[in-house]
Amino acid sequence: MARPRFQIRARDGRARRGTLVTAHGAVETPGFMPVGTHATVKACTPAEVASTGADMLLANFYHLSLRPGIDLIEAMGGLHRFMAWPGSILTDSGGYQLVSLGQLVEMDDHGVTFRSPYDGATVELTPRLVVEGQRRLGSDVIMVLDQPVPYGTAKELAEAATRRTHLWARECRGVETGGSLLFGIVQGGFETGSRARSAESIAGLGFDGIALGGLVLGEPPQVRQAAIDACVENLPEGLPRYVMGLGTDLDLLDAVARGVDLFDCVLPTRLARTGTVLTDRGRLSLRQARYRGDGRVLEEGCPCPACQGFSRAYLRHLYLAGEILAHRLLSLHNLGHLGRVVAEARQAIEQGRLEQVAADRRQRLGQNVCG
RNA sequence: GGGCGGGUACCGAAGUGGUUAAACGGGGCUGACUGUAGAUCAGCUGGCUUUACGCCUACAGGGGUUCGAAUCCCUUCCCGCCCA
Repeated sequence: MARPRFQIRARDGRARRGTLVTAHGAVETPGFMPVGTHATVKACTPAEVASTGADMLLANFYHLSLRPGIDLIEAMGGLHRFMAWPGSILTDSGGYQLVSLGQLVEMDDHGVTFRSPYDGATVELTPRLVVEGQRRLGSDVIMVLDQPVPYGTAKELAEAATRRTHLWARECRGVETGGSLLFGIVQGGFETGSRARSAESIAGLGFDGIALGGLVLGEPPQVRQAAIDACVENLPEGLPRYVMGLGTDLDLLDAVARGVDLFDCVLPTRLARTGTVLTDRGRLSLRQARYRGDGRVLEEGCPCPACQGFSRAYLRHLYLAGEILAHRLLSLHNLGHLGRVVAEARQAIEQGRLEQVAADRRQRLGQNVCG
């Protein structure tokens, strides 16, 4: 953490075009991280994922600690080697699982007790264990343990979660991370004042980057945008900013314009596995009967493997038949799509025309002519 | 020719006198999906319509019994197994 790992190369309004250097290479920003919770981007090989433009993946410490276990991965030479991904890896701490696994979680200021969704076994995590575990995985970017809270949570509970997140952030900050970067996570619920205070508080702890957590949890767009602004205004210029869990084209471009650099989202891969295709002109659900006899490719001019000679009719058939190839092809198409969105954003920032590019995209999506 | 067992909605399969337009599966259709307990989940799936605890048509075909039948009786047709 001696030298700055994040370099900003160009600006366009509040948007930045930067490079984050990790132990496994450069991560160009704005950047999108495909999600590989279980040390795999479902249905895709590392080379295939890399071909979509991804520099960094997200994996999940909590899930991996349950299966196959941190000891095993460490013994196998670390996470990169284990999953054969040569690029950068950011690991999430398990904070999100406090929300997604709500029924299986108990927590206090000391830490969290999960009941494993796989076998019911009890697992205890503390801020220190979470950071040490991610370090042992060999993660390039370690995320602190935080407590997000869904939209609509009572104010007192949201405040308590934020207070606890700050407490945990300080404990995490005190753990040695070697060559790994350590990112703090802002909470603060959905009120701008609380967000601003949380950002200020986390920013003061000397992390290598700052994540905006606790968003995309049911809040309306305006609330999210205001929350992002409130955070960004209270963060240092020189650190990368990462909105966790954000991933539609427009959401992403909007956040980039507000000064955010990194994103991750399960959407492209999950939508792919449920038959929905992302295109420049909107989503296309291959489950719809209208594509039964559609001989066109998914998207004209798309360079991805799914768009090389396969018809919508065929891909729909593969999907409905539950064929594995559908998952692979549609995942690659969707990841490629998002990869192009961020690549376009990077170029637009360099050219000072992000606003125009975003407006064009908004307009095309607005038409939503996907058929 | 004789005996036995069957024919239920797109398919499979419950139900054997009344809250049955008919359980449950599958299939089909529609929708959801944003730091992945997610190749998952939800709704609909006889027709019509003013989408409504409304009307019509329905449990192989026809005819009966009954206040009331997919369910009981008669009969015809078809399928499977066994005996000649």
